[in-house]
Formats: sequence, C-alpha cells, structure tokens
Amino acid sequence: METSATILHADLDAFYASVEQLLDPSLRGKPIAVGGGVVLAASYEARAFGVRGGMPGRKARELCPQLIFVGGHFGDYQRLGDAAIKVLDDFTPLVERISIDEAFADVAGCTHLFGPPAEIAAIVRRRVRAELGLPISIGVARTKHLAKIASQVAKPDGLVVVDPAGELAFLHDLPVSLMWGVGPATKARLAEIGVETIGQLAKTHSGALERLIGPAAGQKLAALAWNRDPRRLETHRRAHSAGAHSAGAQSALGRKPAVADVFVPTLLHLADRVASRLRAKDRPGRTVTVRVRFADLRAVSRSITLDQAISATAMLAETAEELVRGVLAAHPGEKVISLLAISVSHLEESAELQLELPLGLADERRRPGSKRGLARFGADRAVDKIRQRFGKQAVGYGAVALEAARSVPDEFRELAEKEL
DNA sequence: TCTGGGGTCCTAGGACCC
DNA sequence: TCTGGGGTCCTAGGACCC
Repeated sequence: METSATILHADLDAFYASVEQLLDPSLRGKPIAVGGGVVLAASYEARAFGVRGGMPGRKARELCPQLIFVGGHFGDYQRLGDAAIKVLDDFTPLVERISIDEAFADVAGCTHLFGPPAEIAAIVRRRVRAELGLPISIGVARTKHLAKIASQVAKPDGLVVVDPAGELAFLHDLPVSLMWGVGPATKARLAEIGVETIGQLAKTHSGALERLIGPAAGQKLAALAWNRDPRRLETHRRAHSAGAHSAGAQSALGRKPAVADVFVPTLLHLADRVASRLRAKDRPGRTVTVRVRFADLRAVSRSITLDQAISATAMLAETAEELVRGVLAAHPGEKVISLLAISVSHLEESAELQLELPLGLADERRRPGSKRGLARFGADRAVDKIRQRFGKQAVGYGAVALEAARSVPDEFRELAEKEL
C-alpha cells in the first residue's frame, strides 16, 4: 500500500468559459456563459449569480440579467485541453486523462527529479497559467478518489494536498455530494435518513445503506467513505474507443407533434449519425434502443436484439422507426414528443463480412439483411466516401427537418464524441 | 416557453435451459 | 408428477459522469 500522496488530479476551472475569456480580453472579469439554449459552461463571475452548467439559458438570464452569452470555439477547447495535459506528460508517463479538461497523474516515480508532489503540482499550475493563460486546480492525495475530491475543494484556481495522516479528518466533514457516484437522487435519499456528510455516511450501517441505494452502490460508497479506493491509474483507457460498448445519438425537439412526419426524418438523421460512426469503427451492433421523451419529460425506451449485428443506415432507421411506433401505440394519450434517441449496443469486435448479406426468407425483422439491405450497403459506402473527401455536410439525411430543432452546434457533438 | 448530448453501470423481472 | 435452484439472455428503467 502506498504511504505517500503521489496522485494528482488536475482540473481546468470553468474550462470553456475560461477559454472564451482568454480569447477575448473584454470578457474577463464578467459573467459569461458558453452556449445559448442551454448553458454549457459558466464563468465564476456568472456562478456567483447562481448560473450553472446544464441550466436553461432563459433561467440563467433571469438569475443574471447582465450575463453575456458567447458562441463556443470548440477547436480551441480541444487544443488548449490537449496542451494542458501535455504539461503533465512532461513529468510522468503515468497520466490518465478522463475528459477534455481533467486528468490524473501519478508522480511517485519522478519526485527525485522534480521534488515532492506538492511542488510538482505547484509547477504544473504555474506553467498552465503562464504558457496557456488558464486557471487549473489540483488535488494531491494517496488515492484517486481523494485527489479528485481535493481538486474540487481547491477550486477555483487552487491547490490542496491531503496528508496521508489526515485523510479521514479531511474527508469526513465534507458533503456526500462531493463523492464520486453521488448525484442528485442518491444525495436526496441519503438526506432522508439524515446523512449529509461523508463522515455520517461512513457510520451508516451497511445493510441499511444497501437497502437504500442498492448493493453495488452501497458497497462502493461505504468503501470510499472509509477511504478504501483500490483503483489504479489506467494509462491507456479505451484507446480509440475500441472497447466502446454502445454508440448513440439524440435530439431534443422542443415540443413536436408525435406524428410520422416528425419522427421519421428525425430518426433517419439520428440513424445516419450513429450508423456512420459504427461503420467508421467497424463495430456493427445487435441491440437497437430508442428513447422517446414526452411533453412532461417522462421518457420511455424500447429495444430489440437482432440475430445479426447491423451498421447500415437504412436498416437502423427502419428498426428504430418500428420501435418508436411501438412506443407511441402503447401511449396513445401522448400527442407531443420532446426528444428522440437511438442507441446501438452489443457492438461486435470485427466487421468481417458484416455486409448484412441475405440470409434467407425467414423473419425479416430479426434477421436484417435482404436484397434491399445489400443494395443499401453500397449506398452507405458511397456516402461515407463522399464525406471523407468533402466533409460531413456534403451528404445529409433529414437535415431540413432537424434544422429548427438543433440547439447545440454540431461542433459540440463532435467534441462530445471525440475519443481522448 | 420545463433542461444538451455522449456515454457507463446497475437493477429487476421474465423467459429459457440445465 | 411436483418442486427447487442456478445461469444466461433480453427488456425497461434509473442513476451517474463529463
């Protein structure tokens, strides 16, 4: 067992908003939000008014009338995020990046070169500030969980080192919501039994905890509350998404009538997004899931597992359409839909001969592939090739139908699906 | 004017097989 | 004939993370 605190968790502060303030000095010191319909990131000046990420733009403006909305410079986010992680790479190869703006690093093997972990963390912060112009907070601790919590406590623009001798004293006064795995629902359930701090969670009877939030989550949280975190750094996690288990796309629609004229073109567009990614990765999938959200934001899903994996746009679109018709038939009272989603899972490793060849006459539904399927495979390949040469916008499905509904720029979608 | 989009993991019930 | 148990797969839903 490690006895010294050598794990760093580095987290750029209010990342998208900080980049915008870096690019446009007139925005510095002012409350700004990246996004429009929904706030993707808020500067600390905006947070002082209660503006938060994920919040509807309208509500943010209510809270902060002088709030400035800025369009996202998504290429710059990627570039500056990469550059910040590279600073960590200068100290150790043991870097685990977990998102565009966040990474763990274990500096145990390089303290003889650069000094103690706290000093390394201070240098990283100075360099990111000096070379990139961005604030970054760092937590240093003996475990990943503790380092991550420490960086949250350090924000904004701070450094917190958790001495191994004082771990539980540090941890137990903090609110449970800082823990990995505690979101709004779990926080509320814990509050029902009077548990608000990590220390109170640690003292909760394990049986009661597991009944409250389930055995898996209960055991995990109990372990973390007692600072037992066995996770090691994963340096090469999910390279190129090779190990991905699913791929999906969704589109919020505002309020649209639940009729074929709306959902057919939308599903075609979504199927195209998903299927072209599956083809690009040579990862066809067997299970197709659709999600339909109604006017009151209640969502219903339907899925089907096919005998054969698919990656053809038309096949996916038709399967999804059937599932959506099933959802709507089961909810005849719902006349309005607010979101549609398609996801494909049970992805297969190899695309070897996944041409969706004709299998015979039986059960077309569970056995995708037919003469039509074969012809369409050729069409998909042609579309993929044109996009390779001329860009994604060169060929599209259902673009007109979706234009009005698009509240998030495609660049952000690209960013979200980008493998790190 | 009721909230984006990409994922992961867990749970629970039912079908089916041994 | 009746009863029980375990394992696996499928489906639907929920919670969480960035």
